[in-house]
Amino acid sequence: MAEAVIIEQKAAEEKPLRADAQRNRDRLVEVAAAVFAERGIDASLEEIARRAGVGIGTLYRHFPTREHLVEVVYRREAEALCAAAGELASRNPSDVALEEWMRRFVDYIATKRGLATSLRILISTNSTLFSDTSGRVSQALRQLVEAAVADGTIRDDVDASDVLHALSGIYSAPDTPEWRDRSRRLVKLLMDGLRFGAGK
Amino acid sequence: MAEAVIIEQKAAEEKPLRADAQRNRDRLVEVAAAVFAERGIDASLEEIARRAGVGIGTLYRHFPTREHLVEVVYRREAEALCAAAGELASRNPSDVALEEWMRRFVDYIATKRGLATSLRILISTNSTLFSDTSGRVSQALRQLVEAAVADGTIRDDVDASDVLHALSGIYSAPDTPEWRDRSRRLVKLLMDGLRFGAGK
DNA sequence: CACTAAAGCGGAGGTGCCTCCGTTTATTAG
DNA sequence: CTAATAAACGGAGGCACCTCCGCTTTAGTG
Repeated sequence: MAEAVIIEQKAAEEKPLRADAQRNRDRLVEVAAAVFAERGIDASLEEIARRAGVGIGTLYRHFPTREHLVEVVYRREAEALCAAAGELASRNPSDVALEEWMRRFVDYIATKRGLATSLRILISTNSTLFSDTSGRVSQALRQLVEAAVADGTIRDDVDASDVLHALSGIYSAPDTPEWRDRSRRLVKLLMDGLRFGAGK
Repeated sequence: MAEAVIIEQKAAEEKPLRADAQRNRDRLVEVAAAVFAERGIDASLEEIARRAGVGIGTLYRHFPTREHLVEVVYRREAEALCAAAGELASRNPSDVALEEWMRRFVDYIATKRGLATSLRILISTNSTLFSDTSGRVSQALRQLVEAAVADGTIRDDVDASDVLHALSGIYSAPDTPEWRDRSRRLVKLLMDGLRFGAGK
């Protein structure tokens, strides 16, 4: 809760940016969100820099790869999803809360389409993307998984990052018509697997 | 069995290439396999063209994207894996055959590392990559899944392409030390889910 | 063999990616 | 307020991607 304030900054531990740097950084994230929405995930980074009124070098200093930029934009959008986790947990049995949250996750991903492709690369490169303490999505998921493991509604030999990896099949082919149904089935399938070994 | 002969060609239905075109195409695939192995999946396509002694335009005519080229190279390497499917099926209960095959699949992917990243994009773009009749891996998987569904050792509301998507979590982070264990657990988890609703 | 149409070739050129480093600007000390 | 210094800027340049189209080669046909 104490760190809920930090949004537009690298992280709490990092030393604060110079005023102009912080300004440019914020500007870039804002413009990038707009340009990604407008032109798709493959939009030219040079266009983003141009429209943000900074040089391309500045963009790269702040975001060494396209994926880093995408990640920050994505994280922003993920806030809402994460906020739902606590609420769900307080109103449902823990396995149901987890299942329902994953269902929302599917819906959320559906709206983000292209972003997923980029993010998957980050999962490979930086396996702590979702797992580190600054990852809000992972925190939400971990909270739900741990609660469900703790009260024995799902098996205890998996952790949140296992579930996340298992979910990554959902990222596949988010454009096809049957995608939503398939993803729903995947969530059911995964939940059955999770419930299977529950309670020892 | 009748189509087992066709390897170095686009497909059976396509009209045959002109002699020089076929020669160049084969050459490109061969060189690409070598260059990918040597320099990694991000090797310069221009280098591949150069080493194959053709212009870059020729490479792009045959393989409109990098992924198409990767796919062809990958398919070649997949032959061995596929050959194992029939044999496993003939020596084991069908669910065990499926599980064992997936285990080998994991081992296989481990050796291919970078390729997976590229291929995942193709799964999104062309959801029939593994599923169409010319996809050997999918044929092997489908054979195993269908056999297991047919004799009721796994649930009947999934098909091979569901399983394939569920498996795609395995492609994540093939470089990390814990990758193999995680993937093993994923296969177990998936199999438990698959067995859960078996026999109605 | 000669000729032709169709198929294929190849590389110049336009675009985006990313690095490197000389220049500019914010911050801090005096 | 000024000077010193560390931080940040920005765009030129080098490289790879990919398209486009004028030129070359092949496979038929008489």
